[in-house]
Amino acid sequence: MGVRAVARNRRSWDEGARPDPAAKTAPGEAAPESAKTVVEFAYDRMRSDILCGNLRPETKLRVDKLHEEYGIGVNSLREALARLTMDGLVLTSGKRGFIVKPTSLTDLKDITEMRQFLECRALAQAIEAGDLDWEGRVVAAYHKLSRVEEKLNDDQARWGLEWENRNREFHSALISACPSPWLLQFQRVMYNQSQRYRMLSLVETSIPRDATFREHKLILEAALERDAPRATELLAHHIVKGAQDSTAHFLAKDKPRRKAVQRVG
Amino acid sequence: MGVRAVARNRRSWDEGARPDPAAKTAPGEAAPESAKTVVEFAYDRMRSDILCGNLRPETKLRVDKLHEEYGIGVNSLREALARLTMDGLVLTSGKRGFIVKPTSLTDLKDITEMRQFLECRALAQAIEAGDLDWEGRVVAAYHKLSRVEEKLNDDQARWGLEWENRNREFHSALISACPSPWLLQFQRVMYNQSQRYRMLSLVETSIPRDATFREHKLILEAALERDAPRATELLAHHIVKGAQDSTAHFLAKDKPRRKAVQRVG
DNA sequence: CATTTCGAAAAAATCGATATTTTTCAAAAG
DNA sequence: CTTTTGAAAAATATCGATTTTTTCGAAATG
Repeated sequence: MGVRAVARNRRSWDEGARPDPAAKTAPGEAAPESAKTVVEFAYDRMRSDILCGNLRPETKLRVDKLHEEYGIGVNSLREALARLTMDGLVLTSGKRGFIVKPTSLTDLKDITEMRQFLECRALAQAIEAGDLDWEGRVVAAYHKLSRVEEKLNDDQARWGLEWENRNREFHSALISACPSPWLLQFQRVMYNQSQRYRMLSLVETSIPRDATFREHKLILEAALERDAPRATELLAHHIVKGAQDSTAHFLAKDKPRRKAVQRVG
Repeated sequence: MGVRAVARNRRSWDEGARPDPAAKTAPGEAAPESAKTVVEFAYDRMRSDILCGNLRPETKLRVDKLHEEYGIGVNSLREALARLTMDGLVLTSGKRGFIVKPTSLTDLKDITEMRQFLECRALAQAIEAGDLDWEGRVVAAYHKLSRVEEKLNDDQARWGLEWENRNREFHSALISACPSPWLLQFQRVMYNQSQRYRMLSLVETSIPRDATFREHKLILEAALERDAPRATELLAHHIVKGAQDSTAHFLAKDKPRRKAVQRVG
């Protein structure tokens, strides 16, 4: 008792939320691999797999199976799973292991409302506080997104994941001038959740609608004009609209009541 | 590739957020000890220690030190630390270990605003959706809280922690009828954060004000009368007022610029 | 004298193996 | 036929030890 320690501010300390290096599993395997920890690697990969629907809802996550599949020690895997649990992507019960969080209509509704609630506030604050750099980020992100959206009509399968990343970056850029780290953090969590529902509904259907693209443009314009009320209203509508696709898919899939059988890995 | 697994809904699966068994470290050691996992035990204990200020901001959290201090394996500790990281109570950087999240005035401000934002919405929804059971929970929680508040004037040191727990339970009961699990989850995170600042400021000063007690009563009455606008306004005021004490303490402490030296354990 | 290089000591990350618990499955009892 | 019981099997949780990385001071270099 009574060990003394001097704490210094050295370099960058991660706040629970990482910079979201975006999903990188489906296409190839090439990871950017900086000095990433094995735990972070496992965390990113499993998160991607869950978001992409590669690991489907309610899938049991057996540590030893994942161990031989991913080639990562059981402890590191458990550490990553602990993080995912706090992200609300994985559930854990007593001593009965981990499962991918189940999906439900009420959950989707909750997520949609919360994302709307949070992201609109963040956007309003960003519009108020945003400087010229922010405008630059927004314009750049929109540009990159719209280019992918053009190609999306040609080859859905090839550009789908790319679109997801660009879409995330656009939404992220829009609110990047929001001065509240906590608000951004919670928004990120909700965005992940809604992305999971979106990508789960994309497994068979091809969803991204032209209307979505138009909405993006309108939001961009309103944001640059610093019209917070209009921008937030457009964003709120945009979020609800996007969720409707997931909802429709959910309802369609739920009619034929079947056993929940999933592939892991 | 292609391992098959059938997922069933067995019993209760924890959603990242635990039922918050409240702080249980400073008084004795007696844990309720159901079939709690060692990881959960470590998580709860470290969380309490951080919230109570037993582990002060910016303290380095060395796994092997904690290992010999807590008598818990390094892996379980790391798993608990991973959870705390996602709770925003601990920061982790690359391969340089963990520290208790630093405090700052801007962070306190952010937390206060976010807690206000979230908890008021939760309260409004609870007032709208709350049934008779909810009213019962609220009245019961208020009763228990007010009893402790009476005793608090006599012996601050003895009842301080008890008051913290009752206060948490009262606020929790107020919003317990809110139908949004995500909103409740985020509120819980922010409540923890604000509790940490409150308890850090309590180390020397005795804070809980009579005004706080009166505010509690007014909120209770407004909630039971289903007057959502009034209740949320009172709550918003209550949260800001409570944070002012922490702010004051922070400003007072910050003038004499000293090195950040802390005790661990 | 400032800066860089080097190496020992400390700390963190990771792994493999063991101990405990839960689940399964089938036989026996009600 | 349903429920209970109990042993085998599977899966989970936990620990100790090894490997890798960082830290920090001292010596060497410009």
